Formats: sequence, structure tokens, C-alpha cells
Amino acid sequence: MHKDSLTSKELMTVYHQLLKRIGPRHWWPADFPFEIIIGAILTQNTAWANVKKTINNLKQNNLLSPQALSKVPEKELASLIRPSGYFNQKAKKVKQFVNYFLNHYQGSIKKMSQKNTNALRKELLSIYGIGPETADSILLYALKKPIFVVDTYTSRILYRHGWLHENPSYKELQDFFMERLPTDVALFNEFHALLDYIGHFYCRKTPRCDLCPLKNRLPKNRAL
DNA sequence: GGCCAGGACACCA
DNA sequence: TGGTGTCATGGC
Repeated sequence: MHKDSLTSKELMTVYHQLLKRIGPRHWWPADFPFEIIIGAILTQNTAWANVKKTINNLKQNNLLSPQALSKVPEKELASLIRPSGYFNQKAKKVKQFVNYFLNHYQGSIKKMSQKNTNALRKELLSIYGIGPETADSILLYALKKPIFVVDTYTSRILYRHGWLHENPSYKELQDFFMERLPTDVALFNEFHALLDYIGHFYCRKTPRCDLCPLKNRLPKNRAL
């Protein structure tokens, strides 16, 4: 097992090295929490640059509110989502979330935030189109709940550094961080953003990890 | 022209 | 539970 592959202290060292060498990422890039939620759905398996186009489309059409999105026809919504791909599926997903948000919380982020985190996570996962990563992104970045977000980048980075086995489940990956880190929204926010940064630039299928900021600062490493 | 991007779901064994 | 196909545009 890899449970002892990296101590809490070593993982914090990784975090501080990344923060020092890359700098804060200022996540999530959005003007208000509802925009974060819609962005989290739109960015599923999609480059953020393409999501920004859709966000701008929605803003220009005054559609970036739960009330407006609940009224716009799904086909019209799909055409606006087109730049970020999977537009038919994502239009349906946005509609499903908005219905839930209005029915349960009257479109209020504040009301939603008051609910217990675990219960909220189960609720989110029951909505069509919201899986573990999207649910956790909403909880952490939009609702400021202390949940660590993991993704394919995170998995790749941990595996390539020998800190976790290949193809872990989402829960294994998430537990890896939450068992080692103090429960801290700001830390979870920044750490995930930093991992995304190095994943995006340095840890693709064809590794270019010689450029990785962690290259000479691996607590326990193996050849990358 | 192929690969990949801040996943999730349906279907199958 | 684990593997595979599908959804789809856009940048490099």
C-alpha cells in the first residue's frame, strides 16, 4: 500500500514549494459563486479557455443567473454552450442544476451554504451531470466548504512521483490529501489550483516533468 | 491531422 | 466495481 508513501509534513513541503515557485493561482476565476457553479459544470473534460467563451456568451445575454437560466429554452442554451463542447449534455446538466437550486434553495447561495456539507454533497451527486469532482468543486470553491478537489491531473502527478498507485478511485485520491492535510478551505483551494497548474503544463501524457517545479524537491521520488 | 482538455453517464459483464 | 463507448468544440 502507499498509505505511508508521503507524510503530512512532506505533503505540506510539496505545497509550500509549489506556492513559493509558482505563486498563488487565485482560484476560482469568477465574479460570483453562481458563476463558479456553472463554470464547474461547463469545464468537465474541457479546456478552461473554451469555458470562458461560454461564460461570456451567457453574460452578454444576461443569462448568468438561476432565474434567467430556468427560463431560457434548452436548445437556445445549448447553442450558447457550443464553444465548450458537449453542448447538448451540458445544457441539460445546467438546466437540471438550476431546477434543483431554485426548488431547494430559491437560488440562494447563502441558504445552500447553511446545509450540512455531507448532506449537501449527497444532494449534489444525485443531480444529473454532477459527479464527484464537480460536486466537490462546487462545495469548495462556491460554498467555501472544506473538501479537497481531485482530478485526473492529481492522479497523474501522485502516480508519476510514486506517491500513489496508478488509477486510484476518486475517494482514494481525495483521502490521500484529506488524511494528511489540516482541514482548511484556503489550503485546499490553493493546493488543488497549484496541482492543476503543474498538471496542465508539465504532466501530460508525454511527460515533460524535467520542467516540474518539484523536480529537485521530491520528499520521496522515483524517475519521472 | 492527431491529441488532449479542470468528467459524467449508460451499458455491460 | 470495473471497463468501454459516447458526448463535441477548439487550441496546439
